[in-house]
Amino acid sequence: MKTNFLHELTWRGMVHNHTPEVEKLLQQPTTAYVGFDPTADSLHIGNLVSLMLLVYLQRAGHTPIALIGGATGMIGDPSGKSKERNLLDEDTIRYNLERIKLQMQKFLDFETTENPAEIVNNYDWYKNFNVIDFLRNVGKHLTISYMIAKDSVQNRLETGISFTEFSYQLLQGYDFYWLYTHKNCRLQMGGSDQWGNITAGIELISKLIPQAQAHAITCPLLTKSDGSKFGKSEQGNIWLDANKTSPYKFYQFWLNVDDKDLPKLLRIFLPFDQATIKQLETDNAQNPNALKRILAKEITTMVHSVEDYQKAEQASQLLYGKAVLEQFEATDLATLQEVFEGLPRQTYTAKEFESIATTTDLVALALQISKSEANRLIKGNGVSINKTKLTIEQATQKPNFTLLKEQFLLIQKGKQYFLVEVLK
RNA sequence: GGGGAGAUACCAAAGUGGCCAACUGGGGCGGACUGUAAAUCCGCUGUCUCUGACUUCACAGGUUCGAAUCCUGUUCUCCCCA
Repeated sequence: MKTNFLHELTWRGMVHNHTPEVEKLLQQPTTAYVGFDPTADSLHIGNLVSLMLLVYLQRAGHTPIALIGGATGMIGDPSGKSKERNLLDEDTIRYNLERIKLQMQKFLDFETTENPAEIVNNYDWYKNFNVIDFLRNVGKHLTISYMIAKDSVQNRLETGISFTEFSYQLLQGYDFYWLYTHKNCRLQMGGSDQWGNITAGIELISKLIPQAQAHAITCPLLTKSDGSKFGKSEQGNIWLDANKTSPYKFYQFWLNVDDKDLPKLLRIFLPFDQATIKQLETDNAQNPNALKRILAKEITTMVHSVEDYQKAEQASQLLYGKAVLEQFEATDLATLQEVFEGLPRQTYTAKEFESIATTTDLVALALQISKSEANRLIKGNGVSINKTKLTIEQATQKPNFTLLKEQFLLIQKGKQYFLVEVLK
């Protein structure tokens, strides 16, 4: 099944801007790339949009290249950044890059013979590129006035931009040129903030290769309906790495998205066709939570695994469903362990547990907060233990609760869960 | 180089000798209502041995019964002139 890539991106709401002739280019199987910054050892939800661009590209019969900016990551892209950033050292970048590669392998098909995906690292072609050559062969072709006109640079002229970050567009431009000549890559995609960098590449290619046809597609930056950044909630980024964001938390994140963002998210992240998505929306028009569950299920399965999804779902059912204490008791220990897996946990020996003087102390310890804060929360009716609100009176006394399965206490702070485990 | 203004809690911003753990707004957290949503309303938002005590208003000293507020020095930031 080959789809019309540009058409598909359009109905998915993933086209912000593109070069005029790109549609013609895409009538033939084409190679395209998206760049990723190895600034962390995991991709996050923001990167997931770019990754989906490549997924849809490959499904449409084109060849995707994921470029990991081992070199450019050492420079720092000024786009969307209000101030100069710290440079990462080489070892960190190398490590991050390997981790990111592993994550990408879940999404793209590297085995197919027809249009296998590929991951490249621009450090490979920069490491032996000397300054003189770079300035003669690349820098010569773009003018300062052209470079200064870019929004990413304009926005920084007041607050300051180093020559290093200013040069970034040349590097990214050359990346495109390199891929164009070595991998026959004709198209670069990215977030709308990348437009300036991409066109710099197109400009460079057209200077170096007179008949060249290089193109760009950018996609809107993912934001919440209130305009704030998506996937960067309170506790920071939502990562794809299970060690940084547990599958349970990941799953919960999608269940908790704003209703208003649903149509947008379904279209970007669900790999179904247009009719199916519309059908889902009609079927669940009165029940946005069902839609969120589908969204959460699909993305969690895609990023983690079916098993992880099932555990997350099970945990959510138990923790947020109508579940009462009896249901926890009725669940077998192994399952319960899995349900509790993603929760912050404090473990004590029976002796240690005995020595905790008051329930307030216990709460402070379990939630890793100060005693004053624990006190405030309890006074504000904000803490439950084993699904029952903690009274102020109880809080001042020595903990006296029935342990679930004779070893767990489930403590709730609002909607968040914490676990205390007492070893026998 | 010369002149001026400022540094207050997560951020912004009041306070200019006792009524200040410090107005207010944002953010965050909790509660109510709901659908684990949004909107709305309410409460909390330094620490502790918690109806009280203790440590905070750039840093170090000083004046005073008493300082975020006055004085001295230090560091940093911003603005204007050259």
